[in-house]
Amino acid sequence: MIVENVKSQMRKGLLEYCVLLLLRREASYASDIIADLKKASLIVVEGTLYPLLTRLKNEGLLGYEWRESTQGPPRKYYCLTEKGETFLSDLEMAWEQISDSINQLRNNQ
Amino acid sequence: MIVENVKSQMRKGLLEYCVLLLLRREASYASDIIADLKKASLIVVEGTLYPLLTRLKNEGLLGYEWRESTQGPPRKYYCLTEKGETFLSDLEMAWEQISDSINQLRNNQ
DNA sequence: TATGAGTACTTTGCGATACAAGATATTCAT
DNA sequence: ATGAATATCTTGTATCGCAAAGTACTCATA
Repeated sequence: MIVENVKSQMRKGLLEYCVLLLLRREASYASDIIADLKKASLIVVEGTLYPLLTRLKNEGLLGYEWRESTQGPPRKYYCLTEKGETFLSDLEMAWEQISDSINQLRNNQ
Repeated sequence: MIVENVKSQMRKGLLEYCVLLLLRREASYASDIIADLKKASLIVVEGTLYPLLTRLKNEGLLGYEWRESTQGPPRKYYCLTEKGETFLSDLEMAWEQISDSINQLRNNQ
């Protein structure tokens, strides 16, 4: 068993939350999102992010618009919908509960 | 998309960490582990926990011994191995890094 | 000595999703 | 034209939480 594998598992479910957090701040496109996550020490690859964005869009949590780039092909900028903001609020609570639970277990030695 | 579904995803990878945390404190068997996790507001069911314990045992992170019960069939008490303790230390770091990352994203508005 | 309740462990099948790897498309400089 | 850089999308694999069903042990009681 490899620690990297477990870290990957930990990211599951949390990634969705992180992406929504980023998009609440401002509309953004895939490469920027990956860069922002990397800044926060969260490694994500394209093959993970693109399907995730499509999933969230299909659920009505994200919308998008094409914007021309000064260099390269046009970019798909995603942004939170109203439904997405509500959902993010739910995730905030879920995160707080889970991180509280874990800290409780950590201190319970 | 349902919040429960996402919370279930969040538990992935974290559950392993939580179970190891509990077993570092003292040897325990499945029903007790489930009860302890429930105390920390982490819902887990048997169908999740038993395969997880078997996985960790097969990886050499856990050992176990049978103990008679005063009521009912014997119980399988799991405990951390030396390898398990090392692994748990790695998970501690992984958790701190990920929760730091998320808190960083949350405050970055 | 059956029988049923309670407790404990195990297995099977399904759905969700991170990731690697590769494919496709657009733009621009040379 | 052509190739490099930038973007998006798709396919296949492995992992894991969970529901549900199955197996097995113990003990009280009829």
